[in-house]
Amino acid sequence: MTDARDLNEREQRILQAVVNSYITTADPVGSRSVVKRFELGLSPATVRNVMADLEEMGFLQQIHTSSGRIPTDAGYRYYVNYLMHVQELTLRERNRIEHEFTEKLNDADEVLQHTSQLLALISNQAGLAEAPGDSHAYVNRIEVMAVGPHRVVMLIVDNYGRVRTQTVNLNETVGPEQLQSLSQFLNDHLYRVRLDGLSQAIEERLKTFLDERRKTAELALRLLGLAPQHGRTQLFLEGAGHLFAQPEFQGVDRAREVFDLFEERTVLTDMLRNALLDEKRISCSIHIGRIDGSKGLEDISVVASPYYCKDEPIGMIGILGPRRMPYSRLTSIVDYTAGMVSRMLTRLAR
Amino acid sequence: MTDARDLNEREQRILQAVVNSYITTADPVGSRSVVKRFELGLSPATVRNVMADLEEMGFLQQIHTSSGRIPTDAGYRYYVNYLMHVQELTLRERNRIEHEFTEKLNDADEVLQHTSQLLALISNQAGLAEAPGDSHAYVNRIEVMAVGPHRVVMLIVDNYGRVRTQTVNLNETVGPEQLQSLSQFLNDHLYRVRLDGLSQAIEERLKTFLDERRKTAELALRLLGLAPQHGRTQLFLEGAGHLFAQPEFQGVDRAREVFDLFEERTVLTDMLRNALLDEKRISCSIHIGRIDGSKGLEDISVVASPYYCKDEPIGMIGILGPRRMPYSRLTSIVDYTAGMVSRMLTRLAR
DNA sequence: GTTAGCACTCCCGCTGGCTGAGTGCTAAGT
DNA sequence: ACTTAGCACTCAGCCAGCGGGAGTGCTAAC
Repeated sequence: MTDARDLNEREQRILQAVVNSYITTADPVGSRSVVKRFELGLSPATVRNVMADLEEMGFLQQIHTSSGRIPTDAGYRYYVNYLMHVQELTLRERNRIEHEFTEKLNDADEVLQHTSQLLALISNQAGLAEAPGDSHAYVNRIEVMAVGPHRVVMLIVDNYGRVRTQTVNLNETVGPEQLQSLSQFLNDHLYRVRLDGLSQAIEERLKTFLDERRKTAELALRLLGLAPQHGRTQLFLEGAGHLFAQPEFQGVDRAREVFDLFEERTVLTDMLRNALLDEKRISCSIHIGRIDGSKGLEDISVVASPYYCKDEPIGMIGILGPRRMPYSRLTSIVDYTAGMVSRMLTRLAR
Repeated sequence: MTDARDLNEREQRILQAVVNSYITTADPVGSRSVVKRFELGLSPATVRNVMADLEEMGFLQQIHTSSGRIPTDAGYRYYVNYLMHVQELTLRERNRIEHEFTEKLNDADEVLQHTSQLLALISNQAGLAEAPGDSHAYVNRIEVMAVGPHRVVMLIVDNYGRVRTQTVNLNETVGPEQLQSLSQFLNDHLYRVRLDGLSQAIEERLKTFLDERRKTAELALRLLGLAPQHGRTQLFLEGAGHLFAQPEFQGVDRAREVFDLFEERTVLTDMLRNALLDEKRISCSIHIGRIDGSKGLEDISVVASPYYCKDEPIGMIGILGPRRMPYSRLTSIVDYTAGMVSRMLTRLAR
């Protein structure tokens, strides 16, 4: 793996200059413009030599001979890992983020939806936020009520305050006392059970019940078979339009690729999941370039950070944009926001 | 207003030929290609003369001198009103649509979401479906239950089987017997009340209550103040991607306009609402060209049809695509599907 | 009233020259 | 040994000019 020692100071400064310049202008950057924009005390010719070296090492690339250079994935990676000095948020910005979270937000889904909007707004990129998945959510309360002769509504409240309902049509009529005992039964046996293991939990206990209880348990199992299980975790995506304003997605073909990516959310959730598994450290993980399992889309990057509930990581939030992004700002935004989300959720979930 | 009598038969046949040709190829159509594709027994020169007349009357236009003609809005309108012979659905297609609706669909939202998907799939355009608005929905059942010391969930089931929930944080603790009486109270007074008039209904009766009942009523009012009122009716939109495949939206600027339109759903709902008000007849209404209140988007058309519940029109479904659309097929699809939706909803709502 | 013929218009794609930004290389300077 | 100035070279982007092709309008003949 490339290490910080692989580049001497001059090379580092020039790589940094190139990345910074390219991030703001989106134009390939040449030796002359580097010495003009950044005062390096060097001549264009020297810079050219260094840039040629950097290209040989795989940090820069030319789109064609005799055009300026642009960073490669490795170039961005090096920049992010060693060169970038994180740009702290101003007090103003911090206040703004905090202000957004003082609003009435009743459950985790609302918090995360709001988060994705906030990230999009504040970064001018696309905001991503993954809701806590069923493997991190527990039943807090479960209730069944009749809404018609053959119709019941099952309602599940999880530990993040989220309410899910599922209406079920039954063939037989279920009396009120039967419902009563069903609700009682469900609450007794499913309290604090993980949302993705409801059916299983009932099933396991099913054989231990006899007669009366057994009938109730069987009914419960049937209901849960129809329960609202999001197999995939829900992903909130906001501000997708910002991407299409970027010059790299002006071409129709590119734009379509991005559009398709947004339609097919599984690619994004998988990517976030991997990021969550990979990165053990607290801070941002940055994904640069092509997302696995997607065609094209080489110039998409994601800055993502996990959020926690009671010190356990339960999901990711992030910002998605062109590879050419102001990482130094975005990492701060994402980290800070993830902190806020963690606090909100920890408060919500008791 | 233009009437069928304004065009003689030859003019009608040529207009029809031009529209048909343009709909399939998206290329401006010239006199020669008309006589080749459609056997009119006329020479190109004659056709040219007629086309010049049609242009003068405002049914055709040239994108530049000496290019073929394309239909104007008026041209499409004339075609749709007088020339188009509705293309009946094949048995296969009808079966397919019916098959789609045999699935388990528990409430109106599911029906209409499914409808928008179906329309998109079957037409290769974008499918639209508006959920029944609050002004057409009634309370079937309303329930309040505690989920925490200071937290209650209010659950409203409407006559279309839809379940809405709203969690509310209260400052004081509410006892179980108080909740019981609250639920009782709400059901007693709000059964069959329109969803957009809940607060008002309580408010009106508030003054007639005394003491005990009054306290309950006030609590109810506070809860309803926080109730989930979709101000706007919900709009399901599916298959937006199909539009971007059409040649007329290849340009980046055009594509963005469409994208923005989809983001800002109010424009679409307003448009459907107008269509619902305008058209008194049973069948499809067809909207051609620019949508009010939107910039650009001159070449968007919508084929829409109302759906009914117990003979009352309560919403619209439709197909959105480029102005150049195979209307003769789409009208059948939309009409037939609207019929299915009406049946489904009438069955659901009892 | 219809048609053939003809001149005309205009888009579109192709080519070629020009410019400007940028590079690599070499030779001279420190 | 490194740095720098100079120079030749490359290549995208732009503009102009040039047919070719599709289509039109008009006129004269049928």
